[in-house]
Amino acid sequence: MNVRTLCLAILYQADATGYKIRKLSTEGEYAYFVEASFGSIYPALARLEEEGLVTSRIEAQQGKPHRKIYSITPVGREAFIKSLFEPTGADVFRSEFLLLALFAPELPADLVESRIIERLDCLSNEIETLKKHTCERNEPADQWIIRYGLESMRFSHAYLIAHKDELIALAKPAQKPTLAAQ
Amino acid sequence: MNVRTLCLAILYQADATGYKIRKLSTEGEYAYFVEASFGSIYPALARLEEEGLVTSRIEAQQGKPHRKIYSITPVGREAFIKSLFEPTGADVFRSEFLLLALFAPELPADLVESRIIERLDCLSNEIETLKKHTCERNEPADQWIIRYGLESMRFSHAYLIAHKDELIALAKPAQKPTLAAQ
DNA sequence: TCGCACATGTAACGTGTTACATGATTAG
DNA sequence: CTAATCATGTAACACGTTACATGTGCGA
Repeated sequence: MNVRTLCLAILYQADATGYKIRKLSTEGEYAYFVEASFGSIYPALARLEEEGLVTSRIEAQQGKPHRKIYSITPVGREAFIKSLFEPTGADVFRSEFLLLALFAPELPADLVESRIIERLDCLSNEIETLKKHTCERNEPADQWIIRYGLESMRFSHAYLIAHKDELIALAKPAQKPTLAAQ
Repeated sequence: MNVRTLCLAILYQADATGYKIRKLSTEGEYAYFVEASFGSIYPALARLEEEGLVTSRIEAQQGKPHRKIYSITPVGREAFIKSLFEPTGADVFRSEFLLLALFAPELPADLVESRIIERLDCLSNEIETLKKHTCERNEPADQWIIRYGLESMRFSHAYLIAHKDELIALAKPAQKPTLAAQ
């Protein structure tokens, strides 16, 4: 999915600034779609406005910089919903952690172990964030996708806990430089 | 992760042609890392050879076109393992299916249902592919990551089966153009 | 006979990232 | 005082995709 579609999806639900769209795309539920940076969001919004799919108004704030608030137009809504009827791209899962796991036999056990712990921490954090979102968000479809993500992550977390020792056992044992060499 | 690293990872385990690297990256376990196309693999291999991280030899075949078989060099092995010591990038999960799910209330129930079925089929296929790989591959680390992927997909599959009706219920009921309008 | 699997490679193109430029307020 | 948050935007650059060019053998 591309940044254009992400912007339309977010604006479909509520008005937002470019800044806010980026926040939503990096945290919580919208991160399931694309993680976008400013450098792609601002140009995407500008183009969307040119094409009449969104409009913007500027709001001055005391002290803080002005905000450019975007709204979706009826044409934008229609275009977005229409795009959902087109064939869906396949889901993507990519993991550098699994690459490390694949090469565990070539790596010291303490490196493998600390990477597992990092991964576990990361999963815990994402679980906490999503839990917060379940409370805040009221729409039932939002709830459904958040629960889906939440349960998937809980599964990953539990699986890793249960099987981490097997992976560590495959790694090179840490050389104790002191006594009992063999 | 980038295509360079993917090439080194695959060549670390066995010699391969560009064609084969692409196959491995689209099917089975290596798809956890990056899915690369010819247009990125061939230039990456050429650059890797220039830099002395891999070497190639050409093998003629009767009838079929010649094959250019790449091997990793000791320098390449070292560089690859070294890269595994560097901080790991976060795992990525992106789903167009979930975008559709988020907008279920705006979509007809039959569309939502058929997309769920597609997703389920896709998961079943991937599960079958990975099962085959478990039998073929003997290295314990390979087995470990395949099992991780396999169990994650089985979980997703089961979760979807258990909760699909809730999502379909959120969608717009299909209009029966015949009798009993209200 | 049609299309797929094998097999390599280039060129044009699109999309997105990183770094930069700018600047006030607030919490630690 | 320092870092983070809010806030917008551009330019250079990296990376990868798609389409094209080329060609054989095999199975349905």
